Amino acid sequence: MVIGKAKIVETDGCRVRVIHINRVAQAKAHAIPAPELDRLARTYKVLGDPTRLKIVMALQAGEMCVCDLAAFLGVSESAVSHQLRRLSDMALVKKRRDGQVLYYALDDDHVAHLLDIGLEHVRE
Amino acid sequence: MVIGKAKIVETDGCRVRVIHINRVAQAKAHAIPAPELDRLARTYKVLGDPTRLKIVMALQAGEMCVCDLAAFLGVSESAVSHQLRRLSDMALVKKRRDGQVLYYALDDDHVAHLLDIGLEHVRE
DNA sequence: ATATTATATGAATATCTGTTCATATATTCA
DNA sequence: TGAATATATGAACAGATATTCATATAATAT
Repeated sequence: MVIGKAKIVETDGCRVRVIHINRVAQAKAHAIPAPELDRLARTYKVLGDPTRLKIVMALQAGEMCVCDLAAFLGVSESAVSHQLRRLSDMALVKKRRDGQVLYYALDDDHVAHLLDIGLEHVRE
Repeated sequence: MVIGKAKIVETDGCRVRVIHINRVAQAKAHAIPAPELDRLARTYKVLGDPTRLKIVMALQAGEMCVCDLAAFLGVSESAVSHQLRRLSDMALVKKRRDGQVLYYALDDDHVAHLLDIGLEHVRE
């Protein structure tokens, strides 16, 4: 069944309009596994908040403790702690304890690299 | 005024707890301009949604039109169009018209690079 | 011109998210 | 042990967001 250039195909019991059916098949064949894509999306999302991004940008110059980050950002220490947890969940930062003080740092060089490439794109 | 190791300092009329005051000053001094940081955050945020991320990942293999993307993703063409606009706003994709059909592609090599580094981190 | 196709846009809504406030845990020191 | 400091966590609420539906615009063909 053809309407104009697009074909109507059956996918999972739903009729869908398609123009380049082989291109769609190729995209499906080469798609990365859903769990990996989801994790990648969550990683970018975590960097996609100004407060959290300010944190990791600041950590590029070296580790910082929670209250200093709060002072730097101008938000409550509780808010910083909540955000550090989200960064930590995605393995973007790691922590080191020294007595009562917890020092946070970028988890590895990938993170700094990711920030550099993003900044390059924004400055283009 | 000192409580334990932390100092209480006055910033913008608010009392704030600080441990390494010079590290905070350094972070403030080296912080990138707010508009740039905001744009960077919005860029990551746009990549931080599974639907949009699937779109740009698919576009790594070459341009696609709106209805094919909708077929690939299993969502409405309207939803795809809305998301393409957000990707376009952040200069992550560009479009090319051929008759009635609009073909979307990654805007430049930075974007593909950004995706590669992110994927590397996730796979670590 | 009119009908058809391809995509875009606006409104509406259900869901998600970041902050604050109050409270809990962990570490040090007296 | 008990008090003080540093950070974490849970609940709650205001603001953001992704999708759908209905409608609008743009391009082609008859």
